[in-house]
Amino acid sequence: MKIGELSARTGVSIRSLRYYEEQKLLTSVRMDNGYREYSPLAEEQVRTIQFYLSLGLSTEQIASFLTCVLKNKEAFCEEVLPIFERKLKEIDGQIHLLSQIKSNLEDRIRSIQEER
Amino acid sequence: MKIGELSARTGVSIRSLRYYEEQKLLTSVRMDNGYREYSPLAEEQVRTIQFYLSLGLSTEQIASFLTCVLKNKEAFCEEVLPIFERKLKEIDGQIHLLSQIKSNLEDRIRSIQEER
DNA sequence: ATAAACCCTGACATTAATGTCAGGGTCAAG
DNA sequence: CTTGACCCTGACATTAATGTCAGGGTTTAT
Repeated sequence: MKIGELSARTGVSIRSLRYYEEQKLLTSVRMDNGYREYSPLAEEQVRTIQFYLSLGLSTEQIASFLTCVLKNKEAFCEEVLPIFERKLKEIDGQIHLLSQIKSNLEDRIRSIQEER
Repeated sequence: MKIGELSARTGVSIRSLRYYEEQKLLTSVRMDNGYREYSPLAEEQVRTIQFYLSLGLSTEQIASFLTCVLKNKEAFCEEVLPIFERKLKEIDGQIHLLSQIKSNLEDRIRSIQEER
């Protein structure tokens, strides 16, 4: 399948598909005319990439385990767990920071409302 | 006081102080030699700016109410409340999203660990 | 008068995935 | 053979606060 079809099937822009290839997340073979040709598996692969991106992982992180994960279950890829754990820590930190800001904002909003 | 001193007193880089001025968060008068001269009040003002930045507000948002807030209490500045409320909503959204990601990551980490 | 320590402006870099445009091939249908 | 719908590469733009560098004045102390 050509890039336009893959894009239509997955909802991912052509620009992004090319970017994923550049980042070694996705491969294609070139036809004689220079067009990219994708295997039918590419569709699932793109969805997988999008899923990991939605978890906030970078293309670099995804690239480090994607090949393995596409062949095996996550549990069999050594690289996966440390990346998930690092990301989880990072997210905990972000939630913590946001919660502090949230409390601060709530306090200020409350005291503004009381003073009126 | 000159910019170096203000920077030293507040811990804010000279680069940032100039940027705040560009964003109309901070004012200075120019000496004959072109140097910026700051009033003693500037120190407090810079701390106020930094505080609002730490709440995740943009320089544009801060600019919209800073003048008022520096003169009055927050409660007397009409502009403040809607900005705080908008930011609060935004942060709630972010926390919510991050929480979903966190759950997803935790699930995956757990099932990886169980499978080993 | 020279060196060190200031100050100035302007400009480019940073991050990361994606949008968008230019300039140019390719292919299919009419 | 032309038109429209594809495809290609390369490059610049986006966001926002801050870092950093270049090239050049000023001030202070020696």
